[in-house]
Amino acid sequence: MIDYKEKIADLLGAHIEGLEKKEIVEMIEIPTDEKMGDYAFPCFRLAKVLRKAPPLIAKDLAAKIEGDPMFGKVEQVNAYVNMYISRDAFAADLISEVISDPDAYGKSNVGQGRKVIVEFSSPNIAKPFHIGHIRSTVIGNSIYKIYDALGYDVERINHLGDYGTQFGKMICAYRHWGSKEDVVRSPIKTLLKYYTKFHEEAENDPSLDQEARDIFAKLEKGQPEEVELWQWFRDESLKEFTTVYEMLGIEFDSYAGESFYSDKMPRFVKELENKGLLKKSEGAQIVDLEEYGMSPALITKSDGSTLYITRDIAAAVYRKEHYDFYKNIYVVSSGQNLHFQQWIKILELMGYNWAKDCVHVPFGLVSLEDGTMSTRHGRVVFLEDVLNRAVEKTKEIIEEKGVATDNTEEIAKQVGIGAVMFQELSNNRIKDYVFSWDRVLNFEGETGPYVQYTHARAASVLRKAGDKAAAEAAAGGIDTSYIVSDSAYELIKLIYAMPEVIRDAGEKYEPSVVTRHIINIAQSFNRFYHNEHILVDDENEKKAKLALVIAAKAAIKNGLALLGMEAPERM
RNA sequence: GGGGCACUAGCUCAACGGAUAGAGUAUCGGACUUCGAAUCCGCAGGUUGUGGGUUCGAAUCCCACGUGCCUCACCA
Repeated sequence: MIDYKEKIADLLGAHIEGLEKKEIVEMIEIPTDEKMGDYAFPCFRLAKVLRKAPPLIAKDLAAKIEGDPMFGKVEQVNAYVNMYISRDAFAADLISEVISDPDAYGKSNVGQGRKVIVEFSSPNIAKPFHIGHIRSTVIGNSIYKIYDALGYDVERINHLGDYGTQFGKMICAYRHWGSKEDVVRSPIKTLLKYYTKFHEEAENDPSLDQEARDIFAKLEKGQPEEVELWQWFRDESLKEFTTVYEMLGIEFDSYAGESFYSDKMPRFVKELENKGLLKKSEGAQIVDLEEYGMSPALITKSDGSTLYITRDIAAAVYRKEHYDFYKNIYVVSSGQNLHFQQWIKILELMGYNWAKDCVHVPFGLVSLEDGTMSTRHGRVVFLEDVLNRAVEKTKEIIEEKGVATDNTEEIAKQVGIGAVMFQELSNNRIKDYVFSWDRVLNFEGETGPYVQYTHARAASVLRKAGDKAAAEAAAGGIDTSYIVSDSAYELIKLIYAMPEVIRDAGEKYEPSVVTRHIINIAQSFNRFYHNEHILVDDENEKKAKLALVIAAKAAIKNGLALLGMEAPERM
């Protein structure tokens, strides 16, 4: 496909002294108001060098590039050179590109041969999967899809919270008050009850805390009784998580959680010591980070057992040695910013020059209307309940509209669960938000169902057109003069922008960039659909318009896929 | 108290340092005998938390302040 920014930069570059082509490309903008053209070049910055007023420079440049066949029109407005691409050629280029392989549109191979690790979801074993966990899970999955589409070789790691003193507490509670049958019947609920009970009891009996720490120390030393119980808790919990992952359509390549690194840590404690980074303090071992403006990082506790950050150091080195990653991405709540800053600084101090390739991708907090989520206090919304209610609501709507088919159940899942995921991916990930049933169950306006509906509508047009007409349109060779109206052209431009949008989303680790763009495409398609009749009598006109429908449908479908969503043909 | 993040229309949110700050939603008013109304069109809605600064130009960068959230030693 033609890269217009590149071409324009070449043209302008021939008349501008002292600016690299790259700089020119960066200066080229897409005007906010489309009446100002398809591309614009602001000339303010040239004024100093050329010692001329910006509007005069713009006028000069406009005159010089005006004749190029790429443009339908070039004009100077104040300090800007506004360029209008020749619509015919633009449309022909875009349509033929998409139609040649619709499923591949938006994909690239820039990442070929490079390994990227995305660590995401990472729930704590024996705690329920609540609405707060959806963020890491869905954002991480989308980042995986985006990097995959960019051609990277991506490894998805679920760094399960399956280790630590909490398991000492759980085993302790199980031994005091537990029952095997309860755990088997409802693992997570039961284990959570133990955990809660433990905290209640420990208020009055502090010796329990010590007991729990001792149990964890045994677990870490590999005492068979403790290991067996722990393994059992882990297996049962994972079964429950799997049902949620299946609903979301999310898979992992590895479930190597914290426990996986339990035997790999002595090496790093020693390494830290050898490199003179370790300090004793109050019986514990720390890395002092004061000169970097951070509080000290605790490496081992006074009883010798390890902490979160120690395991993360071990995990990072293991991954570098095992995968030789190009990038190592952690999709973890912004509440852990300090932890990741300390961790990256320690890797740097240890002399690992790949520390810069480790990226913490933080996201904001989810709270409820009555405060922060707290499983212990019963302030919690379970993800499974949210997904189920969204599916139920979708079914109601489908029945109401009378478009039910034999696979209504399947479609309701795709739309209902997709609605929840889409909602999650529509805002900048750093924003905090308050969970609201009204919002998550709203299917109108800028929502997942809206985009899916638009896709289904495009599919419907193609069905109505008939196989023969659709196949002819898909074969190309269309007369693009039929799709250069304002609404058709706007749609074409948005579809054209898709690959760049995906790259941008990848660079920023920000799926919402894709979400917003496919909303724009859907809005633009609906406008086109309302403004113009597609299935007209004129065969050439119909063919051209159907080709645009095929392209728009592909862009939406591929975009939804990057969010981890399905694109049903009817709904 | 130290550090970090956020603050934009009634509400939820957009906006590579660029032109008149845009969407959705809510309210109000329109469009289904038509290719799908989970749609589309229109009206209205703003001192971008406050005050300074940087510059041709600031919601965006810098400083101070305000409000809210996160975080700061044996949880993760």
